[in-house]
Amino acid sequence: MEKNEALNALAALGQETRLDVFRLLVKTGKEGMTAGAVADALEVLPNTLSTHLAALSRSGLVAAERAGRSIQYRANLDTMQFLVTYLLQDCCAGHPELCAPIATLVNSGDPSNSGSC
Amino acid sequence: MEKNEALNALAALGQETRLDVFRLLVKTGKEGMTAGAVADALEVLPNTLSTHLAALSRSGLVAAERAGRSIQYRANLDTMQFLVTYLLQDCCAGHPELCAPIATLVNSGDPSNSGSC
DNA sequence: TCCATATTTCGAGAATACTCGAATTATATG
DNA sequence: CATATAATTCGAGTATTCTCGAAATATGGA
Repeated sequence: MEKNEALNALAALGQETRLDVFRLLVKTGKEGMTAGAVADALEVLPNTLSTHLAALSRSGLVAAERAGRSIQYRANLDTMQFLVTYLLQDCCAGHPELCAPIATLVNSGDPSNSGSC
Repeated sequence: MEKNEALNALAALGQETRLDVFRLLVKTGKEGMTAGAVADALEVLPNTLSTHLAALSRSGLVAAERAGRSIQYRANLDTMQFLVTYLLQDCCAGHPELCAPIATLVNSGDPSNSGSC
């Protein structure tokens, strides 16, 4: 059920530490970061962070992969894409004209960036 | 602070009843709905709904206006635009190539819809 | 003014979420 | 095998959120 996936993602991101974690992981790109590195960067206790990473993982916003002793986490942008799409569909449903500014914004901006962001 | 606005909006939408309310209000467009009509439609007690509407209002996702005895609520798409923009910026920050699919999705679709959604 | 309607506010109870210290699991290395 | 490192799981305490019945507020009409 699509709504629940969106709901889980929204709930996961609606918590400051988790939003910070996700933003940090997005910044690091495909390489991602180890759980410990995230904990250090955000100054969160490792066990507390682990709980938040588990929540992000359950909602599909991050993916985990063991690398030696560490576990590497990275943002899953497919889920973010799904979430943004879901939100846009909601906005546009029945009233496309109301959402024009959003599409405009996404389409506009630096021309060199056109087609990507 | 931009992050807190986004955080509030995410937290507001990360709750099933509130997500339902917002989606319903988006569907009704600019006219919106009275609090009572929303309560009836979603089968939520009026006082419970009032709490959720207040939360949505605080986060800027809905606007309220008294109309006689009733209070008319409508979705505030500016805030949704802000939220989607914030999420996209996060995604693209430093790694634009990773977000291309999102922009592509927004740009593509039914040509008759091009420029709006 | 009196009454009905619409909504919100208040107060309390139950459930959920967040955080932390301690213990546990998994992996690597000497 | 023993030890160190990395991360998770467990258990408990606190805080927050959700829901509801009851009471209060605001508006419109007889």
